[in-house]
Amino acid sequence: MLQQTTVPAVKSYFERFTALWPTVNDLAAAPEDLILKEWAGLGYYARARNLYKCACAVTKEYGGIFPDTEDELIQLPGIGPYSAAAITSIAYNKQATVVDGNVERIVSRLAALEEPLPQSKKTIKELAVHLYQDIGPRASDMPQALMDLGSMICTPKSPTCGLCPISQYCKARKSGDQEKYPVKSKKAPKPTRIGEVYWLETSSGEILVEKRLNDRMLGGMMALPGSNWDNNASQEEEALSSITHVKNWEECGKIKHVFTHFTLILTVRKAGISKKNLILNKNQHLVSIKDIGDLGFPSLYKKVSNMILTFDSSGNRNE
DNA sequence: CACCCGTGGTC
DNA sequence: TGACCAAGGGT
Repeated sequence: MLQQTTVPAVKSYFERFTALWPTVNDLAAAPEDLILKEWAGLGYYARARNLYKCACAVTKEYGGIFPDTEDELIQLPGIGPYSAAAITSIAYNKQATVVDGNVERIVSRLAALEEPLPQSKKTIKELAVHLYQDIGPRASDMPQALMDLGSMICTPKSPTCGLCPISQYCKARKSGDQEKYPVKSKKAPKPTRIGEVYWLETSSGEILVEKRLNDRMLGGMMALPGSNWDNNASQEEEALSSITHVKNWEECGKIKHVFTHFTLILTVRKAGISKKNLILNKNQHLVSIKDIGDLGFPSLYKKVSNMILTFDSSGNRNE
């Protein structure tokens, strides 16, 4: 959960997950859809699918006990170089070179690396090896000490070098230009994509929702139907090919949502539909409007439903 | 290796 | 408001 996500954001999710599924075996026995629902709002949804795959693998191949070597750990779904090293060190108290974003920043500053991230990752790892050598019987303390140093003292902005226990070894500190590091490559400008999203409501107050395909954005998550997001043309016809005779669209406004590598602007439209003429594909179903909050919408679709519900209750409808 | 993948907080 | 950032991993 903590991969690219802050402790405050994770905390309540972690508590709920470990209460629902106290052991790896429990998680492996859970329905994947329920895991995704519980993950809703945390982002990077492939992590949830990988977590489930990982629990299944650990249950089947290791009897529910995580292996204790980096070589075995890194083969598990969702476990990469950082997590494999972190588990080896923190869970098993064995020597491992744990490099997260904090350690990257610390090493970049210690060595005053001019090579930018992410190209410098290899160099950083080679240098970090020395930080983790000959650290005695408490191997698990070093990665946590370094990560805490990075998050509290050697911070991205305004690091408090006066409190840093290793400032005497820091080349960036010596140069007085510590905020310059780590140097980062320029990132590509973030494009804007547009699309449409539909709120389709039956006369008995049910909404058409669908589960998104696994290999797309928000894969596996519940969603509202809509157009594709990847071009400027309205794909209304294609998006609604399974729905006959939708008329009397009401435009409700636009939703802006910023993803990691693009900004999305969705036009929100609503319409009444007749249950009779409805042909649902296998990923779609109707859900009562009062249950819409329990679906496990990712934030994008929460924004949309909040807009619609606010719109309705404020009496601003103009039909 | 470059790109893809969410979200909420901060300055 | 926008850019940056967070206990990265998969393809």
